Amino acid sequence: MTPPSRLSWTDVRDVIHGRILVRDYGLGAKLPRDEDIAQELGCTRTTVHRAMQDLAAAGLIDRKRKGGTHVVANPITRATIDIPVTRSEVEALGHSYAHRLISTQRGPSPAPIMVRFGAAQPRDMLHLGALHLADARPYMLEDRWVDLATCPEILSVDFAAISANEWLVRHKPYTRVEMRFFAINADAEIAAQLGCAAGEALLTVERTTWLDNAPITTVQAIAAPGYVLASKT
Amino acid sequence: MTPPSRLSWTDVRDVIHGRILVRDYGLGAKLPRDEDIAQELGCTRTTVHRAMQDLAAAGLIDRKRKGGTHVVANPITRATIDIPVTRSEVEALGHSYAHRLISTQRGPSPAPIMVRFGAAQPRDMLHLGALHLADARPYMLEDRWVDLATCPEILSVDFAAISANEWLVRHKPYTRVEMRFFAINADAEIAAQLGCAAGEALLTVERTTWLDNAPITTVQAIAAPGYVLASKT
DNA sequence: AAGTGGTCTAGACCACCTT
DNA sequence: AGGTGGTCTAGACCACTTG
Repeated sequence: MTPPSRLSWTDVRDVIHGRILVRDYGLGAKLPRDEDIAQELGCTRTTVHRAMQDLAAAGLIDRKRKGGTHVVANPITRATIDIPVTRSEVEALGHSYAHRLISTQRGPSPAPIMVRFGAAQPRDMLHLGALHLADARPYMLEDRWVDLATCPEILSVDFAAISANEWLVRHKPYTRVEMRFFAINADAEIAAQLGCAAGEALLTVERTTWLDNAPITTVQAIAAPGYVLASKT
Repeated sequence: MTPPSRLSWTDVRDVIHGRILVRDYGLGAKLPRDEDIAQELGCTRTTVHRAMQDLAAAGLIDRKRKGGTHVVANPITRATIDIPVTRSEVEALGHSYAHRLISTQRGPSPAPIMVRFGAAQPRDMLHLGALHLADARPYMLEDRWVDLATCPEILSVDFAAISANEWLVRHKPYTRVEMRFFAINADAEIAAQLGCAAGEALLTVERTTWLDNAPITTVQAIAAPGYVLASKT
C-alpha cells in the first residue's frame, strides 16, 4: 500500500497516460512543458522525458522542439505483431514441424517482384516454392524470391536440411522489412498444395527485406484455412 | 564528415545493432556488461543503457539482471500496424467518407462474444451493424458489440452523425486491446452488403478493447475485396 | 551473496523550430 | 531570438536473479 517515495519513469508515464485517457489532456491538447510536469510530480525533467519518449513511441503524443508536446488528435490503434520462424511457430503450438521444397528456379525477377523491391531493372533471383507442415498437415505455403547478387550462398543451401525461411533468418540479417497482410482465394494449385478446397479464403502475409537498400528476399506466405494472426498483448 | 565527438544513444544502438547483424554478437550470444561497452565506446553506462532498452524493445536482445544481455536466439520479425479511425483512413486515401447504420439491437451477449472478452456470464450489450463507404462504395463492414454496463452513453449516440467506431475512439479510451487477423469467405449476406461476389476472400480484423478489465467493445471489421493492411515502415 | 541491469538526480549544453 | 525537447555525464542506490 505504500507508494514508492520516488516516481519511476513508468509511473510518470502512467500518470500522463491516465490524464490523456480521462481527457484531462484532451485530444489535440497541448501538454505542459516537461519541466513543469517534473516540478508538479516532484521528479526530474529527465524522468519526465523518459516517460514522454515512451508515450511518443506508442503514438499517443507528438513532440516538437519549441512546439511542445501535444496529444495526438486522431487516435490510432497500434498493434505489434511478432512473426517467428515458421518452424518455431509450429513447434510452439506443440506440433511437429516439417517442410518440403516444391520448386526452385533461377531467373530474372518478373515485374511484380521488381515492384516489391522498388527495383527498376530485373534482377537475377532464385524462385522457391515450399510447404511448411505441422504434424504432417499443410500449414503454410511459401512463394519466395531470393536476390542472388545479395545472397549467392542460397544456391548451395541444402533445403532438405533447413528451410529457406529459417536459413535466411539465421544467416541473412536485414535492416528493413515491409509487410502486407491480405486475403486471397485459393486457386486450384494452391488448394492442391494446402489440401483445402479451391476458393477458400486464405490469410496471406507478404514480407520483403533489405539490407541497407540491397534486396534480400521477398516472400508470400499463404496460410492454411483457419490461420489466425494475433497481436502481441 | 566530422563524426560527433560524443556518441548519442542512437549511435550506440546502431553500433550494437550492427554487431548483431554481422554476427559479431551471434544468435544467443552473451553481450558484454553495459559498463564494459560504455568504456569501450567512450560514453556513460546511462547512454549504453538507453541504447539497450531500445534494442530490447525491438525484440533483438533479452536483458536480465545479473543474467546479463543476450542476443535473442530465435529471431522474430516484428511488425507494427497502425489502425486509424476508418473515416480518417478513407479520407487519407483521398476518398469521401460516409457510413450507414445497418442494424442495432440490444440484448445479452452470445457465447462467442463472451469468449472474446473472457467473460463468464452474458452481458447486456448493444449489437451494431454498420457499413463504411469510400466514395459511396462499400469499404468495410462492421459487426460490433458494445458493453452497456461500461458504456451506457452509446444508447444516446446519433449514428447518423457519427459512426460507432469514431464515437468510441473519441469518447471511450481503452487500456488494453487485442487484435486478430484472419481471412473469411463472404457469405451471401456479407456479399450483398459489401457488393462483392459470394465466396470472395475478405481480410477481417477482430478488435476487442477493455478499460482496466472492464469490457468496452468488440468488433469484427470485414474489409472489401482488395484491402491490404501494411505495416509501418 | 554478489553481479548485473534499472532507475534517479542534478546540472549542463545542444539543436530544432516556432514566433 | 528564444523556448522547448533531446541528450550527455557522473555518481548513487535499488532490485532482481542467478550461481
